[in-house]
Amino acid sequence: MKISTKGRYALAVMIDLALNSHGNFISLKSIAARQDISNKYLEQIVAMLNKAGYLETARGNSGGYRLAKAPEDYVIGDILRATEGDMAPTNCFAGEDGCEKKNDCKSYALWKGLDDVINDYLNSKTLADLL
Amino acid sequence: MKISTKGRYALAVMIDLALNSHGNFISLKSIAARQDISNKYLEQIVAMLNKAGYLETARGNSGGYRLAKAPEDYVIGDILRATEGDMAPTNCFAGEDGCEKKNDCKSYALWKGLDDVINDYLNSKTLADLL
DNA sequence: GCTTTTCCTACCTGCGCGGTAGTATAATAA
DNA sequence: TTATTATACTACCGCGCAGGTAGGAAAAGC
Repeated sequence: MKISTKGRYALAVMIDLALNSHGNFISLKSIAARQDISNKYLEQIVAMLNKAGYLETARGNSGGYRLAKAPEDYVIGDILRATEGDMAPTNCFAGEDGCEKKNDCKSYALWKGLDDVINDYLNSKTLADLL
Repeated sequence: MKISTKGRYALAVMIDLALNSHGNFISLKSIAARQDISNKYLEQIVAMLNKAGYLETARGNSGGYRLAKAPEDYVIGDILRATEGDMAPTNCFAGEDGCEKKNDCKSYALWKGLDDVINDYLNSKTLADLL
């Protein structure tokens, strides 16, 4: 039941930007150095955050990334879902109406409750709460 | 952030025993058939539950497994930890005193909070709650 | 046109999940 | 005492995916 490096690194990038950007574009290179993460690997992760519309980018010399919104407007759950995919602890809820056996499955309510508890927590925090 | 089949199958076995055993020994074969899980794979999972002291076993003809305690005495978190290992969402808390950088890590409190929320939930439920 | 950056795609590698297989050991029934 | 039915134990295996590496194209500033 581990969160992968994608989610953790994504959060680290967002925190780094929130603390160091001040409205300016910050190069991935400098973030990678500060966070001690491979530059090239971070490229993939930032690409996901970018596709989700969470960042503004500038190419070329003195380009980089900055936050598209204020830190308090980023829900932690959203950041993690953008990079980790689904946060659900099982696949019981995937698909159209979820698992077809959910009505006679004795475990379903447990997993649903766990899913709720996790999502409620992650949706209750914003990036600003971490600074 | 998925729970593996080990944890899910372990819970299925415990539920199956609680519902079908009534103090008698139940063969893995019949559990595997009811739950539609590979007999051989279940052997490995049940071995973990057995080592944890959660089951009583009888070998040979008409042998099998049964619960060692009443359903309300099994905490769900314990069952999952016995098979999944650690339920923590990150490795921040592993080792002697946890991550050495936890004091200046901006994410630490978030992961700790998530870990607490997950464990509080799983420790608040017993096997009896699922029946 | 040179440098610095993002952007995009392809590739690699180890490991753990999710099993399968075979056999030894124990208990019961005939 | 032998056949049958079960657990117990150990070894093995495929393959998907996490966690990267690598190479270059396009954009922007100097």
